[in-house]
Amino acid sequence: MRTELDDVDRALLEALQEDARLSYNELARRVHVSPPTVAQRVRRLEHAGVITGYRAVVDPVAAGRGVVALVRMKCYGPRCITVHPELLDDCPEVVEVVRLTGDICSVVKVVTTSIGELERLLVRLAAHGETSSAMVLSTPIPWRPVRPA
Amino acid sequence: MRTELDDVDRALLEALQEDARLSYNELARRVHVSPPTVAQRVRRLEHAGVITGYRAVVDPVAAGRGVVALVRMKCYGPRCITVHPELLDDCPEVVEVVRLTGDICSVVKVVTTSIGELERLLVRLAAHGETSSAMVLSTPIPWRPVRPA
DNA sequence: CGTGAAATACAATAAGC
DNA sequence: GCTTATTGTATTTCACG
Repeated sequence: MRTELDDVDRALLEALQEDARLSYNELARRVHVSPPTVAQRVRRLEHAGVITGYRAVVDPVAAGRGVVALVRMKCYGPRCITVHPELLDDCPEVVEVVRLTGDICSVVKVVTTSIGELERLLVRLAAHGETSSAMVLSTPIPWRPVRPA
Repeated sequence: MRTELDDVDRALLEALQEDARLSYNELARRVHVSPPTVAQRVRRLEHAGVITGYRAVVDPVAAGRGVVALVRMKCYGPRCITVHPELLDDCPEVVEVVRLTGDICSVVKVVTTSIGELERLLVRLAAHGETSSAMVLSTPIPWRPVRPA
């Protein structure tokens, strides 16, 4: 699904990664095309799978979940969470799982209210494999826009 | 900044994390309050720092950046990227840096067009500390909403 | 804090270049 | 493929409970 993207598409992607709630009118002003053209381009980007969604970013600390951690997993084959992510459906503290090459099969990002809750979660994760955890102190670069090649 | 959140706030946060472009009218229908009330609540959440932004999610593969990797860093003190993130300002392939407890000082997420580009980036990162990288194969759980405590 | 009614701004068509 | 024009909604402000 490698759609060719021109400068207008790139500008729209940059703007929407910066602020996903910009109106088509506002986007039109910024990229210097008409609003209907913006709407058409954005829908094309969504349909092509370049834009996969729009999300509000919530600060875990302000939301009362001040304990964020990354957990490296070495799963036991049949219970591997990368092949059965539904095993974590009842763990809302788990907010992201990425599967990796190498001896670490995945990294799990968790967001809990306390160290105690983190400990209980680690016990649950340990049922699927060896865990190694580190707490997140801060996020020096919380995000950067993905620029199309 | 630990604001008390009620059921309306929680419903709004959940909906906006699912789809950040929902209109106030649509949100009003879902949470059963009037549109002006929704607008007021959302602005309060933004001002309180609970909502820190709204971002379009771009699929790196569809954007021609098919090589995603996580790099674990053990930085040499004075060049540590967690205390000087501006050192990475000219590395647009770096899309996230989180600082951790433990012997790994940070994990860096990078998004490149090719293995060759990843290799060049790793050389640059190696100037700041020891690196250990793993490629991202897939994202079994790309995200989950952060639920207020 | 919440709603309801006003004016302004925006989104979605359709038609033409 | 982009634009202008039209229609219908959505958003915002303000007055009020």
